[in-house]
This record gives sequence, C-alpha cells and structure tokens, in this order.
Amino acid sequence: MEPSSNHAIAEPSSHPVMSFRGTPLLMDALDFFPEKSKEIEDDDDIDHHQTLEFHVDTSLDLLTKNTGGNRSMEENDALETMDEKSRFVAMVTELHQMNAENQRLRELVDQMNNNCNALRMQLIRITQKQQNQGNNGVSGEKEDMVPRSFLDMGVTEKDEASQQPSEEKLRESKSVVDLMHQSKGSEKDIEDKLDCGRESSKARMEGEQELSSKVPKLDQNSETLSMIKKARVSVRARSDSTMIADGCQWRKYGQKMAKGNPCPRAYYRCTMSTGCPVRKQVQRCAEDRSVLITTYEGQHNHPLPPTAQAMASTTSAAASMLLSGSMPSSDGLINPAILESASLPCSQNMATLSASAPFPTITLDLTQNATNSSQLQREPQNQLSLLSPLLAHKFMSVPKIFGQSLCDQTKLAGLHESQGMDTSPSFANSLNAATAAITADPNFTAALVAAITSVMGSSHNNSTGEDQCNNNA
DNA sequence: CGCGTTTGACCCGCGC
DNA sequence: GCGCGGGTCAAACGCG
Repeated sequence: MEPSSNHAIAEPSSHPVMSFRGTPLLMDALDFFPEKSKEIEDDDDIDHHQTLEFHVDTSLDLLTKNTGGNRSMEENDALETMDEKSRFVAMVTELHQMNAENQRLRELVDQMNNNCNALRMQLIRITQKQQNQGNNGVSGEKEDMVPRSFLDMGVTEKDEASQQPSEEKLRESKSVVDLMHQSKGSEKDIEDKLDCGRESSKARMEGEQELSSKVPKLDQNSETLSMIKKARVSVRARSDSTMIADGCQWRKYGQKMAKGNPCPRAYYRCTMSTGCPVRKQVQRCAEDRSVLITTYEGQHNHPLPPTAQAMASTTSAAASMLLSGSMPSSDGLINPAILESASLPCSQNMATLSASAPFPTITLDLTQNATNSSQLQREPQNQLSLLSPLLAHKFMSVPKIFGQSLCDQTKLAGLHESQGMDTSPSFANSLNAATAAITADPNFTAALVAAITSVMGSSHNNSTGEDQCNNNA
C-alpha cells in the first residue's frame, strides 16, 4: 500500500503511519473527529474507498482535546464509550496494518522464490549445455528431460517461462554453479551412459572404468559431489503397509535379511522412467515393528507427479542440507552447525545426520511428531506431505544459495509473534515456523496437493493400504 | 501372456 | 586370504 500524501487528513508525524480503508468502522471513528470528518467531506478528491492514512496518536490527541475540561456524568459516559470505540478502532487499524504487512511480505517471498526458481533453471540449463559440449551430444536422448531428483527442489520446466534470474543472485551462486560444473556434468555424462547400457554389471564396471579414464582427475569437489550424490535420506514413519506412498512407482528387485533385524529389507527401483537410477530400501524397525524405515538414494531423471514432489522436496531439502553441511572437513565429521540446524522447531531430534555410514545419511523421524496427531500417525504420507514444506524451508536456508537466508525466514517467523499473535511459546514457535515455511516454500502447492490427495486416497482405500502404497503414482 | 514379485545365487567391499 | 554382510541379478513363479 502506498501512502497517499495528498489526503487531507494526513499529517506529518514521526510515528508509524497506519493506513486502512474507508469502512463503516472508519466512518464511526470519524464521528469522533468532527474536524477531520468535515475536511474529508469538503474534499471532493477523497474517495472513501481509497486508503486513508490515519494517525492513532493524533486521533487520541484530538479525542482528548474534544473531550477535555470539566465534564458532566453524561459526558463521562460518552467519554467511556468513545474510549471503547477508539480502542476498537485502533485494534481494527492494527489488524489492517498487519494484513497489509503480511501481504507485502508475501509478495517479497514470492519474488524471492521466483528468483530462486529462475536460478535453479539457469543452473540446470548451464549444466546441460556444458554436458552437451563435453560429450558432443552423446546424451541427446535425455536432453529434453529436466533431471529431477531428491537432490533438487521439485521445480518444473514451466516455471522457467515466467521467471528471469536476478544477476546479483546469479553472481552470488556462481561459485556453487562452478562447483557443480566441475563435476556434475562429467558425472551425469557417465551416468547416462551407464543407464543406457546398464544391462549387466559388467557393462557397469566398464562404464565406471570409462569414467575414471575420461575424467582426468577427481578433485576434492568432485569427490564430495560424488559422495553427496550417494547421500541417502532415510524416513522413519509409522505404517502398517509394506511401503509408504511417496507418489512414485517402484518395482521390487530384491529382498534380504539384514543382520540384527528379524524383518527382511526390501529393495525397490523407480520405474517411472526407464533407467531412473533412484532406489529405495524399505525395512521395519527392529525395535518397533510399526515403524517403517524407507531409505532413498539417487536422482530421478524424469518429471515427478505432485504427490511425489512433496516427498521429493522433503528428501531433497534434507539432501541439500547434506550438500551444504557434509562438505568434507579435515576430521570427516558433519559440521556441528548443520547438526544444530537439523532439528525442527516442532520436534526436536526429528532429523538426524549420520556420518558413520558409508554414505552420508540423514534420517527424518516422523514417528515422534506423529504422536501429537492421530491423523498423522495413521498416514505416513500425510506426515511427509506436511513435513515437506517445513523441511524444505528449514534446510533450504542452510546453503543460502538462492537468496533467502535462515535469518530472513526467522524474521518472517517472528513477525506474527511480534504482533502479539502468539499464545504459548511452544505453540508460537511451531506456528511461526510453519507459517514461515509455508509462505516461503515454492513447493507448498505441490505439498498441499499431495496432502489432499493422500487424505482423499486414504479415505477411499483405508482397507487396502498396501495396494494403495504400491500403486500410488 | 505380460508384468510384477520371490528367492537363491552371485558380486563386491570391508574387516580380521 | 577368508569370511561376512550388503546389494544386485535373473530365473522361477504367481496373478490378472
């Protein structure tokens, strides 16, 4: 909302300007300020539906002035009524102000998200371009596919059209882009080859040898990215079915008894696209058989349906945290600051990192949070869908590549608190974090769709949960 | 008959 | 070098 300086009632003041529209409430308020009301009536330029600037402190001064001096009982009653009304008007004014501020912040966040998406698409384009230059069009058959993975943030190609990258942010992320260029292109090149000729393990070994011979040297960044690419995201959720519905299509290719767990571990491969390298392992927790542990690994090479995007954004956000937090330090440990940031405000220890595993693994524990809601406990997919924006928000802030820092979002989260909307601290924290995350996450729509889909799906298929999981696409 | 699952065999890395 | 365990393959099997 732009302050309108030519309005008759606007007065210079060092105090914050409060603005609100000419509603009946405003007209009531103006009844108490006959001078100002008269000015408005006399001013033909004033449209009562326009935004009017309003100074509460000035109004109170006027109130005092108009009601000052010796008063009778009737005058005192009138004064009390007027006080009530003025307080009410002040509250309404404040509400309008908050709405306006929220709207403004929302637009700001939207703009940031747009820039973020544009940057992401720019990154993908550049990577693909370099990749094509590197292998003289060897990977042509997959050229039109935007790689979608648990390591990206679920952006679809259509996002590209309406968004232009901010040069400043482009520069800001250039180092990261360079880093990706150095290794991801060659790596994906090999991966494409491997996917095409992946009929036997021998072919794979040959491909790997080809990789090592083709790539002159793997510097530390390349090694890091290679490790990160194998980073795993493990999701713990309560479920009676054999799989949680994550929106993708999976084909079981193996089952093994794992040591230390009486429950077998099942191996699944993504079948939404030929050659999609994404795999997942599903195993019940030994301590609590009702807990299903699903571990994801790899990058999708195909577009994902909205239901899968919710999951993808959840796991990709977690993987992004690995990307930023597990950069090899001298001691091989995860950055403590990242570990610290890996807990969600609504549930301590919901996300944990493991550096001891062969590959960096982040575990998202949805079983703790689920105890607060029977609905969530019944449907792990719902947990994922709801958690997705939270995680995406939380972990996206760590790399600080795409514009919106944790600090900024924390400010967002604190906005409502500062406006006195909170009740208890814990509730306020959860509410603020959720609000900020929802506002900030570009995948919120997808997550919402997933949540609705899952609710609808569960209501239809409660009795056939397993089939639903296996066939959910 | 086609597709997905099951299951035993095989491969590979790692620790001793 | 050997054994163990994790991961994958592929033939066999079952189901619609």
